[in-house]
Amino acid sequence: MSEGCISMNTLYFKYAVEVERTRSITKAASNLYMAQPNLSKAIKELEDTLGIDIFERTSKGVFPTVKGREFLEYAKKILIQIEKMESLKISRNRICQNFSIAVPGSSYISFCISDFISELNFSQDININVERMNSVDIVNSVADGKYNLGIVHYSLDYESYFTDFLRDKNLCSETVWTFEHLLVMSEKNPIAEDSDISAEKLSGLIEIIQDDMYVPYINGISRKSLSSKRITMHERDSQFELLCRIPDTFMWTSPVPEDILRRFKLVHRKCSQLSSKYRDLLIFQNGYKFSELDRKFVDKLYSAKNSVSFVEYM
DNA sequence: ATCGTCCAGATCTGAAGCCA
DNA sequence: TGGCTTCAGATCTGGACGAT
Repeated sequence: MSEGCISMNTLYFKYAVEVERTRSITKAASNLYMAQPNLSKAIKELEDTLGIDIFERTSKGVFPTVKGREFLEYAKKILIQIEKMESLKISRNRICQNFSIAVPGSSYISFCISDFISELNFSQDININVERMNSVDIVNSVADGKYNLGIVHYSLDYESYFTDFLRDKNLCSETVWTFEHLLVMSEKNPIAEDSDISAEKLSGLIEIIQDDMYVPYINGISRKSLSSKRITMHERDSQFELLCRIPDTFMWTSPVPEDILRRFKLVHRKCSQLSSKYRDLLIFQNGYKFSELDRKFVDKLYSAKNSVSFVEYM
């Protein structure tokens, strides 16, 4: 450990990342199945090797220093690369279907993913990693190499922000489509008989808000709700269940596949007065080579999009 | 090439003490 | 009182080396 950076133990990176996550050496040690003094010593050794303080110790736990935060960012990237190298070892001599993507909570994307997975070859090894998160985290995760692909969903009001953000992170993007958000509600909703609903009619109903749809969180900006009755919910199926069971509810969303609308007895409606345009981008690292599985997924993504794109604005 | 032994270094645990 | 550090002693691990 005393030979400088070359002999740094990457296991210690894992320790440091866990300490940062738990904000406690005791908790981190417990999670890592090791003794607390040992972890404390390992962190100290790592700090000595680097010549920086990674954490500030307080009676309420440990907190990363400015330099420590910078180090932890690098450490996380290295751990991701190590994980990828290890997965190469696992799949050696065997065909393994590897695929990873970070996605927003759009139902047409969820639909596409389940369709894609259902067509995998189940006699071969499968290593699929799908995570739902907000668009800012999706960009960071793809830039860090945690996911090979990402789908970013944002309002066109933030177009320039995302263009700059992707350029800063050296990521490539491809527009999947540009569309207007629609209202989705129970077919029994009292206003469901109107094909183009007025803003005034919406104000008396209960709005279900899917928080991560309204990214970016930049400056805390999100779509302004007209309704004083709001329910914020993250879980997709629960949102549809609620829309189905309480006819006085509605939700803004990207177009929902017909199959799901039928299953939950829901309908789409427009609200020209309030609707705004959104864009979904497929993102990946500059120079990333698409695997056969990636291409298969992209085909599925476009056909899922085509099946719901009855209202499209390019 | 394989096996057994030795040994240094790494890692572990528990106890004691420090600090806010 | 809770959380972290330091210390001493025990245990584990892996490399070196000789015997077969």
